[in-house]
Amino acid sequence: MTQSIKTSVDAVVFGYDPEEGVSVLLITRKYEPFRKSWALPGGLVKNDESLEQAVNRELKEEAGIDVNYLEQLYTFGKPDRDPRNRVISVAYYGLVRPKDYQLSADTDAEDVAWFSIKKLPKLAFDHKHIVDVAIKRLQGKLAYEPVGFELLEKKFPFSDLEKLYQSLLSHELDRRNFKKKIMNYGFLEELEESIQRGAGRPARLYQFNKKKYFELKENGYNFDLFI
Amino acid sequence: MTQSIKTSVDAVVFGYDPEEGVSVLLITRKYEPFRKSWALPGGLVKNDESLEQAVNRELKEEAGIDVNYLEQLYTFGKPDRDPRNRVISVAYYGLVRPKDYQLSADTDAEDVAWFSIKKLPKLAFDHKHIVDVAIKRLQGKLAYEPVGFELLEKKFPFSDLEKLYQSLLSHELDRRNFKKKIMNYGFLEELEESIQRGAGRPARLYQFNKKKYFELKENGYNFDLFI
DNA sequence: GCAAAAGTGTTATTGGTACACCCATGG
DNA sequence: CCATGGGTGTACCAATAACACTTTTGC
Repeated sequence: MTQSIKTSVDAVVFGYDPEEGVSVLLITRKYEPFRKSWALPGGLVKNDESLEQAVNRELKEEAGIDVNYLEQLYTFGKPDRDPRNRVISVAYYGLVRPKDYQLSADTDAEDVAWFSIKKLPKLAFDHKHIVDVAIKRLQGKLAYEPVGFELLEKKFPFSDLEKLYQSLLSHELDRRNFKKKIMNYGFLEELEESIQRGAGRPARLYQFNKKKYFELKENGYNFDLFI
Repeated sequence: MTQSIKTSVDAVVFGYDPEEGVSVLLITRKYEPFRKSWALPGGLVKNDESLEQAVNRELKEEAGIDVNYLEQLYTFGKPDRDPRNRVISVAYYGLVRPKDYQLSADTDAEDVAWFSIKKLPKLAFDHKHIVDVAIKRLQGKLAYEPVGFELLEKKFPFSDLEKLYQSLLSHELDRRNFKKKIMNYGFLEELEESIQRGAGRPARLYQFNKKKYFELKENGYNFDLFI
């Protein structure tokens, strides 16, 4: 018998908000199986598009969102992961900044929403497992590459970065030591501006210097933030 | 038009020999396209088998080999990577010990051989690229997990481990410091036996204590051999 | 006895960790 | 004036890096 395996892509898109912590973008399914269940955005790959194109297309169609970082996560291929057909899914994970985090309303009829990774609903297929793998990967990635900057506003107070690391790595970290370490790398610039949010002293804004970061990286620098 | 994408697996199997360095297992293709060209072992996934089963089956059929470590590498899905059909390939990389490294002769008619990663022949499809990705991954993996032991004999002289790291990370390392670091982790046991190979003083044999390793790992130990 | 590989300790420097008080603002 | 979050420096300890000579064997 000839091969009858379908290929799909699924995307685990992470957003971050200092109040809410890390969230994942979910949609409700329009069709059986798992109709009306929450699921990862994704769908079948078209014959002439690349996997990345497929992910970006689905994200646009289903959630009206553009990610600014996208990386392949893992390919899930157990024969029974879809109850109807054999479908292997190439999963990606993406990161979006807070401003894209506000979903544009004009997407399809289906529901789209952010869910904190601490309070996920029941998910279709093996999507819970895929999300778990993505979270682990993001944690690992964060520990040796400053991808966190893709989740923050272009200009942000230092405490946002700190909170991001704390919420994702889920353990305390020393404010002074953390700042010392990050600033020592030299890819983070302190700006003249400040902002104030709620109570307390206004906070200086910082921005990530990508150019400097890539220079350091070229020179074989290791960013091991094994915090 | 309905989807007509095929799913295959390809395997980058690494072997190691202290004399030869790190090698990759290649086969010659029986059919067009790229007939008689060197290529990675692999082939189409069957409808009812998992991706891992497919890799292991192909390795058995095409090269008569069993790997003792297998991990998914990346999924390659560019529309034009196969000149005839659209085929996405889920690539795996595997490690074998020297004794499996000797290929059993009774495989199919096609050629099977090891090639040093320093002297690879021209490869079919995008297999050169896949091998490059696998090498990078192995280097990275080696730096934070002792997978190297899967490449060495059960009992081995310390210098084999040292040579493995040197050849793969391609820079000098201090014998004393390296040994100090590895032995400090506590998952490597010194045996009473020695062997002698060629000239020079006989070398003590060592063996990897997997149980101890997993204990340490459970306790959140980090093996960062950023050498 | 010489060539070849194995084995072994000490010191200096660096980076990591622990730790507590003052500052600027809004209400 | 007080509550809230922002900002900062030092001292100790642990890990890393640099470094060269001796031992055991085969030939």
